[in-house]
Order: sequence, then C-alpha cells, then structure tokens
Amino acid sequence: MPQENSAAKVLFHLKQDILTGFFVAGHKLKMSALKERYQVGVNPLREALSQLVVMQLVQVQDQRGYRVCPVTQTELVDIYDTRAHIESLCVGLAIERGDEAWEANIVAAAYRLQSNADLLKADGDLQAWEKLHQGFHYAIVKGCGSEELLRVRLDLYEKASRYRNLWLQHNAGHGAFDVNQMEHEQLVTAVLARDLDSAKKLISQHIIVPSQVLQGLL
Amino acid sequence: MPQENSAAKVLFHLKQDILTGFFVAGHKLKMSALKERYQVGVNPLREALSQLVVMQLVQVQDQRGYRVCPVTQTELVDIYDTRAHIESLCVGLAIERGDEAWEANIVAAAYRLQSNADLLKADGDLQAWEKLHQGFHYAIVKGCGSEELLRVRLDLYEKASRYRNLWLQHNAGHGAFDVNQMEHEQLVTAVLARDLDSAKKLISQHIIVPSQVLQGLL
DNA sequence: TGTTAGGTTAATATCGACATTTTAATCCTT
DNA sequence: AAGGATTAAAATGTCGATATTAACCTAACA
Repeated sequence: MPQENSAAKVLFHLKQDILTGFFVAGHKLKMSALKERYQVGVNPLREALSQLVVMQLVQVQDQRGYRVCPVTQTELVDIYDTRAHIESLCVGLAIERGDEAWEANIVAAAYRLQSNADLLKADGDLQAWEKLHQGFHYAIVKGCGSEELLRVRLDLYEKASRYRNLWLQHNAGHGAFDVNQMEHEQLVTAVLARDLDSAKKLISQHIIVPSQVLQGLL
Repeated sequence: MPQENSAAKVLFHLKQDILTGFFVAGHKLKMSALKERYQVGVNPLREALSQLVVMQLVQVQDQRGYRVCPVTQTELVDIYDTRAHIESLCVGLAIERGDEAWEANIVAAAYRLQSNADLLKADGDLQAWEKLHQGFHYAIVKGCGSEELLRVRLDLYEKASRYRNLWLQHNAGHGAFDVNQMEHEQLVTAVLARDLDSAKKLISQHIIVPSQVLQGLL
C-alpha cells in the first residue's frame, strides 16, 4: 500500500467507503466533496473513479459526473446466485486438483476460524471475523489452481460485500455465527473426503441461504 | 459511441489496439506516443489506461508508466480452461431456464452464421465471421438469464481474443470454418433437445480444442 | 396555480505547466 | 579499458486554470 500514487490510494479508500456503505447507493460523488475528503486533486480522483466504473461500483454519465451504483433486489439475487455457482465450480475443481498442502491449509484455516469465533463474537468485531471467514473459504477454493477463476470469484465477493454490509449496518452486533460454524465443519468433512456432490451442495447453500435474509432489506 | 468523453473514446480504441495486437505484449505505452496517436491530452489517457489496468490488459508500475500485459502460456491455458467451465455453466443454466423465444433466437443465429459462412470464407473476412460466431454462442448462453454471469463470460472472451488475434496474425486467411460448422450443428441439436450432458461436453470441447492450437505459438 | 423560459450558479472535462523521479549518457578514477 | 559516479535528458504524476455543459432558481405568462 505505501509508495503508491495518489490514484491508487484514493481507489482503495473510496472503494472501502462504497463497500462499507459510507457512500450509499445512488449517492452523487461530487468532485469538491471527494477532493476535500481524500485531500487530492481532480485527476487522481477521476482515475480512481474510472476504475470503479469498470468494477461496476460507480456509474458515470457524460458531463453529469459520477454516482454510486444503485442496489436492486434483482442484482442482489443475481450476484449471490452467480456466486453460488462459481464457488461451487471452484470447490469442485479444488477437490479434483487439491494436494496435501491444500488439505493442511484448510484444516489450519478452519482451526483459526473456530478458535477465534467466540472471542470475536464477544467483542462484536464482525469485520475481523469476516476476514477469517473469507480466509477459510479461500483456503478451500485456492485448490482449483486457476488464477482467472479465483479473480472472478473475488470480484463477485466484493460486489456482494456491499449488500452484506448493508445488512450489518441494520443488524449491528447480531451475527449468525453458530449456524455457520456447523456448516463449516460439514464442509471441511465433505471436502477432505473428496465428496464432490456433498461439498458442492453445502457451499451452494452456505451462500444462498444468507442471501435470502438480505432480500428482506430491499 | 458518439457524444462520449475523450477517455471513453480512447479506451475503446486503445483496447482494440491491444486486443488486435497493434500494441504487442510487453510494449511500453509512452504518453507522448499515445497523445500523438489518439490526439488527446494526458488526463483522458490516464483515465483510459487506469480502466485497462482493472481489465488486466495493461500493467502499471509506480513512476515507471504503463505497459501492455505480457502473454504467457500459463495464462492462455488458464483463460481457455476457465472459459470452458464458465461457458459450460451458462449453457447448463440456459437449458434449465430457456424459453421458446430463446430457442427461436438460437435457430435464427445459427442460420445467420451458416448462411454467411461461405461468403465470408471467400472474402477471408474473419472479423465479420467472428462477430456472427460470437452472436451465435451468445444466443445460447443468453438463456441463463444472469447478467453477472454473462459479464464474467464477456470479460474472459475479451481477454482470450488477445490470444486468438495473435493466431490470426500468423495465419491470415486460413480459418477452421468447416470443423466449427459441424460442431455448431451438434450443439444446437443438443441444446434444443435439452440434453444437458451432451451440450456441456460439446461446448467445453469447442473452446478447449482450438486453444490447444494456440499453445503452439507460445 | 401550474408551466415554461431565461438567467444564474455550480460542476465537469480538458489542457498546459511544473515538480519529481527514472533512465541514459558521459566522464572520471583506478 | 572497465566500473562506478555524476550529470543530462526524458517521462511521469500532480495541480491550478479555463471553457463547456448541466442543474437550479426565479419570474413571467397561460
């Protein structure tokens, strides 16, 4: 992160601000306000915004500036549905291709997640928990060995996190930890047993079910 | 396309120039040269380049400018392998979800492709043929109904087209039309018969096999 | 009272210029 | 003559300024 140009730094922070919901959906991103917030000129800002347009987090209208992409129920369903399919594809390939090191990393990540769950649950530090959660699932899909596929997966995860954070804002310090924990154990078992069908079904449900809760918000 | 800002126009042309191979892999993209070529200032250029960085067609090194992303055999294999899986996923969902209008569009696109094949074959106009070819396959996958999935598919297609055009440059006016035509007929039959397994296998092979020819170039 | 026209304000898109950093070319030393 | 240090050249990243365009507010008219 350090020693990057301004545009990269702005991109990082602005992306966070959109994903976490600081700038809500549809919000007009005025240059003057952004200049003030990130302490840079218009050109680095335009570069960062251009990149966010490609990531489909920001919309641009010619001569009418930038605004945060709207959130819709249709997109929410589509993103989570697609995520379920992609994640399922990753898991399937990982089971086919994964080696012993891959298995070991899964066990390690599962342990880290489980042992910290209670701690973070007490603190209510959901962001930290989410990071471990992400690391656990990444350990599994990493076994697919395809950079392209993992990139697609990451893009969708980030787009989805915008909706997930929308839920966190309205349900601060609630958390459905316990349900997850059991699902994770089942998933690890199925994956290590190379049980393709079970693993695919489990991971698909693990993504789809929470998304149905989110649909109530929109 | 008209009435867009300079950056968008530059993005379009520069992207074409990279995908078609006018700017070869690894080529240093100097501001002075780009300014000359596209007749714009540095700022629209930087915006366009920033977007191409997100699309993974251009690399940026801080204070050391931009250059066209290198092509590697590893990436080639990965892209085509991933494309095969994604396209297969799209076809599968399309067979599940497609309606009658979808079927009609497939037949229409297949007809257009077939009836123009001989004409374009004589002219050697591969770009025009490729457009029809693309349209045919899009007609099929469109039935999956997922904007997100179709976007992922398009991104991968464009990344792959860089490698495909690399081949076209070295084999101008050759073309493997006939092999394709038969595969297309089989694919239409399987899709319209809602034969999931056959359709998935066919589309997967349709993508993988040509990629093996491309591997010889690198 | 609702609508439209005009003028005012604000924001955007682009350019030119400057400071900083990298790349190269030259020169000096051993 | 070779290697390293110094200097010159070129390219990059950023800012401020300007012209152009859209948004807004007011007022006059139907």
